[in-house]
Amino acid sequence: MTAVETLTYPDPAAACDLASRNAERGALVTLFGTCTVEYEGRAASSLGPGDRHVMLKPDGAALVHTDEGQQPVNWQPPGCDHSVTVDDGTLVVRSTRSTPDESLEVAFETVAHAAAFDVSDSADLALTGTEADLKERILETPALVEEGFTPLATERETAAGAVDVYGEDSEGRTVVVELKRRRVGPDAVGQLGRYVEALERDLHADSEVRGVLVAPSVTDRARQLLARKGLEFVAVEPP
Amino acid sequence: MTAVETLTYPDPAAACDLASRNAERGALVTLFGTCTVEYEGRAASSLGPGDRHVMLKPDGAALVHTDEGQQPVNWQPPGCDHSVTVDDGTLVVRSTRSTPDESLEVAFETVAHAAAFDVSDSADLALTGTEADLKERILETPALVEEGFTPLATERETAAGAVDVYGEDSEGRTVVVELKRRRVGPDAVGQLGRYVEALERDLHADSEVRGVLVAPSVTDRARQLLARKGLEFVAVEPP
DNA sequence: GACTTAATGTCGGTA
DNA sequence: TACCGACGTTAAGTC
Repeated sequence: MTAVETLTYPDPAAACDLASRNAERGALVTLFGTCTVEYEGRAASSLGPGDRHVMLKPDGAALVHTDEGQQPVNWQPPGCDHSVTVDDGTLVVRSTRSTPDESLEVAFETVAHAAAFDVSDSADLALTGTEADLKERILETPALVEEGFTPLATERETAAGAVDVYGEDSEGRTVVVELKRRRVGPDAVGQLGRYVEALERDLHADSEVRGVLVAPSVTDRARQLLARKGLEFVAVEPP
Repeated sequence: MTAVETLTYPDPAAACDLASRNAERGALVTLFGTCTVEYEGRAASSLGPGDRHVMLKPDGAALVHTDEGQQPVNWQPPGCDHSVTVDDGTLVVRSTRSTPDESLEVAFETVAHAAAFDVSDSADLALTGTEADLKERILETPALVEEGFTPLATERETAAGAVDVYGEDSEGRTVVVELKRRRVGPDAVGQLGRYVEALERDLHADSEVRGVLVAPSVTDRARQLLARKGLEFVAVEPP
């Protein structure tokens, strides 16, 4: 049975005991209450008093959530060291790391709830509909790119990075395929352009290299950019 | 006082009551227990049984967290409709939206803990060290770009998008400045290149346009790309 | 709603 | 560890 330990309206000392003891143990700890948050590292931020939900994960991640937004208002990535203390009667959670030097400090005016959960999770997420799946589809049915297209390699290295699918057309010309699982903008065109240029330099100067962007759709600007650079677009819906 | 309602090891009906009643009220609801998660929308995913922490926010966001990672293993963005029901004796949380059509379903084998929190948070995050701050710094001290640089506009529109800082050098040549708060790779060079090309087309064909990338540092590939495109780099540390 | 870009992006793979 | 690109990226500002 998944073990749970909770306290409602604990005093700072009791909340500190629960949090630090369980975090040490490798449990997932949550705290809810009125707090301020200070962050300093790659950037710096300050957040005045308000009610927030703080989560300390066994892997060293820390998350501070407000009532709004999918993203935490403040956080610390996995690998950080957490400490929970009582300073001058207030509960303070600190999470720090080096490389880069970053620190997060949550100071609780009041703690409304503290909880610790024993988490056991061995399951892996099975995700489909990614770019990797699109690549599989192209390799299975190369004609989706164009009749007579022959894939020769995936992740082929160039001076500009790895090409998604590398192959040749029915006339034997080199074809670079860049895959995107969703509608693309100018950035993807630039990426494809860099691969094409790199291959034109790598291979002989005389060899023509075609660049094909495979995606569900493109924006106007991206289409213009493709035209200007002599690159092509093929619409392929994701699986 | 921030109101809190909690249940430890509730039966499905009690957990459902707490969750649905409080979510309806605009409270932040959390559930912890053994569950499976199914997602379908832009992509699709399936997650076998394991212990997870589920958060339902008043703005319609939903987050499913495992013991690892800063990011939730599954989620739903703000604006979704949540429902909590008991189906065949198991607690099921559903979160859906349209445009795009997406659904998330969390089915609890057992619920170890359920909680609801009244959240009141009016504070705004004060963040410094962003690209906007770097722009301010450049406008205050244009010599950081180069002696004699004169900013003329920010966010100047071009056919390729808005330029961070637009100005001219001591010789009257047009200068496009692209700012990055951190070390940059090839993508930022491509971005700058698009702006320069667009301005060279917009302005007269004879007018030379300089492109300057302002960032703490660049990668090797980015530096080579800059050289090949005739673009420049100026190292500026963030504030 | 679509488009473009920033982000303390995060995350995973690879050299 | 740095680099590079994908991500169900998300979020913000603009049109």
